[in-house]
Amino acid sequence: MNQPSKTTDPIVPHPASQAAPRIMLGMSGGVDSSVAAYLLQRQGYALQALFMKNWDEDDDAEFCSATQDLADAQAVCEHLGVTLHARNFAAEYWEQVFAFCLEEFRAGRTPNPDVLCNREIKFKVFLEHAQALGADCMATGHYARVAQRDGRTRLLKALDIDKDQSYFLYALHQEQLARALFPLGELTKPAVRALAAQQGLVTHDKKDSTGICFIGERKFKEFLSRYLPAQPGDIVTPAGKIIGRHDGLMYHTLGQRKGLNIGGRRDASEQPWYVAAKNLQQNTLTVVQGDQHPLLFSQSLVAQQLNWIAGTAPALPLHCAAKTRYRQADQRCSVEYVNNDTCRVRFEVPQRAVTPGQSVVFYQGDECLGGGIIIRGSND
RNA sequence: UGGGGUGUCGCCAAGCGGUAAGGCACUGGUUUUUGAUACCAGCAUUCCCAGGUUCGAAUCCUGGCACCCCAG
Repeated sequence: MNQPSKTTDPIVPHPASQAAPRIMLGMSGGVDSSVAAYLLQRQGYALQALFMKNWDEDDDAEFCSATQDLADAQAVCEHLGVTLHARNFAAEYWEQVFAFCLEEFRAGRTPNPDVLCNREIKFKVFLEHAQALGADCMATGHYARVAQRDGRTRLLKALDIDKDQSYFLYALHQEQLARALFPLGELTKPAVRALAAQQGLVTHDKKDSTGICFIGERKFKEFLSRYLPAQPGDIVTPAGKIIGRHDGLMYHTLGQRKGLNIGGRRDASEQPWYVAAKNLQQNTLTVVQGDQHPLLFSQSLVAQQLNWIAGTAPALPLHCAAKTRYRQADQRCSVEYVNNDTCRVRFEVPQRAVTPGQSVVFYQGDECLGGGIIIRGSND
């Protein structure tokens, strides 16, 4: 069962809520952080807010949306009587998040910028800055919950399982989570929107933003081509037959269908083609037909850069659940060590498109235990 | 330049005289704080070209053109 419940264990109230400390809320100009501001304000915290602009565009459309986001954040803060700060952490974002992602793409992997962004920017640079501004704790509009249990801060799934964003937060440490509040963790998205409308917040009907945090929705290929040189190569079948050309391995990810440009073939069925593998040495993309092709599935995976939110690793082997992608249903698995920073995860059911660079995140019931970066999927 | 075959959307492909299936690809949208997947929608007034027969032709006839195969 994936249903979170409020009654699994006695959950001690977050210490932050007892002392009414000074909170710095990260505001994006969206409806979620707007409602978070309202809720924190109503709860009597000494609240201030901080708007981050972490990407210096060269692109007019993006520039406008960032400007609009700041204006919306300002409007909400004025409405609520909250002081809003604004900072630009573009240099930090580039160094700590984007540069690493480019290296990953170059290496043929598929990084998750937002996992890194949370660890390095939102819950680090932002937190440090908030503290410098006098705050004791920080808050964000993430759909997730934190709870104290056995002297440790736990990360729990949001009650709205459909919006749960704990996947993106698995790389946080105790010190970071201990200072974090997630006011939306027990609300559903519709409830958040209703609150926003009821309170007359200008963002109440603003469309949810998607895309890379701080960068926004982009035409992926065009965007990436600005930072990495493209190296066209062949698209091949597992048997080695060349059936097309790609513009660069970095433009594709495992399990992907779109963008292959492979039309009907006399020698193949009518099923669509999906990326099954990348071969850096030969610069080829291996594709297979049908979304259930065996080569798209992995019985196990190897992950590194493990982070256990509790601060110490659990006793392994561990039987738990895991997600290999955001919004995937929890998958039963067992986790065992290969060495200190490397583990192997075996799934009960083979998983589709287990992709190097993406994160595998572990759960036990409501609790997010941590996770790591996928090195490779396999069928061992 | 003898024989046979084929020419229908970018690709594969149905259609066989009654007013252009389907799939892939592509494009747009929905879902989504990665990248994806998935879902929905759009996508040939026209069937290699030109004539002809017919109330009516992608479908029949004639003549071209192109490509493929087998013979040379």
